[in-house]
Amino acid sequence: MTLIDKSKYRKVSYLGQKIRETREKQNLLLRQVAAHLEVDTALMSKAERGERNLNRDHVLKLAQLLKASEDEFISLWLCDKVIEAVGDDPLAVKGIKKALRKIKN
Amino acid sequence: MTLIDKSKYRKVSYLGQKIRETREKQNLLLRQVAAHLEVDTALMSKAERGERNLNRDHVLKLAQLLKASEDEFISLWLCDKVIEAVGDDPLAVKGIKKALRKIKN
DNA sequence: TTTGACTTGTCAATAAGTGTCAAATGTAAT
DNA sequence: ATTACATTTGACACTTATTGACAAGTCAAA
Repeated sequence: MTLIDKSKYRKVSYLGQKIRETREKQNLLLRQVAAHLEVDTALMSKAERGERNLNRDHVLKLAQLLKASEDEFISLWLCDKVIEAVGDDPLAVKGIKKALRKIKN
Repeated sequence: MTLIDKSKYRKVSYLGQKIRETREKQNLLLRQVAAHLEVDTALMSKAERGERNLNRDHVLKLAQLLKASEDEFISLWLCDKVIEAVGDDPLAVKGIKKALRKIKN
């Protein structure tokens, strides 16, 4: 039996990466950003590394604080969700394309 | 305050629709299909109407039983997941496109 | 070695998902 | 109208996932 140690598994988070990048460029501390969202610093740390998800409001507040585009942040957030939804399924691309077609109607 | 009655909310399920369509064309009963998957008929009914999700194995077994394309069923299943992941977010399309781009690398 | 930033693991509480059962509804034939 | 059977519905017990909080850990610079 092959088990995956989920506690150590770290998923990709394009939004997380972007947040960290942006935050560091502005010399803001995790602590400060976390305080602005009124969440624990640990949560912020995990969010930036894709270990925890933020909710929509958090993402919007972050965009404001970091003077970034809300639309970009939200679409990165959705992007992460989509990637998580399809996992590493070999038909992932096919499924996403199908969804895109359907959703456009 | 506006509350959504989740118990009555029915999400779209393109896979569910396809399953029902295919099943009926072959004059199979929910009961029979359910038996083949070794699940309750009620679950099958809900799955076809998008009230419950099937797992990957169920989807594959269904494709076989219904003599349909496994790839098509799986990608419809993923498609449903993607659509669920983005919900009705106004930036859904943008997010999905971004995911598609990222995942292609 | 102390400080400060960040990370990690654990925990309890809550939410969400899963499959099943029994009862309800719908429908077609008798 | 009654029966027979397919499907749907709501409730339920059970499992698994997610959440936010906390304490302890690492790590680098002073």
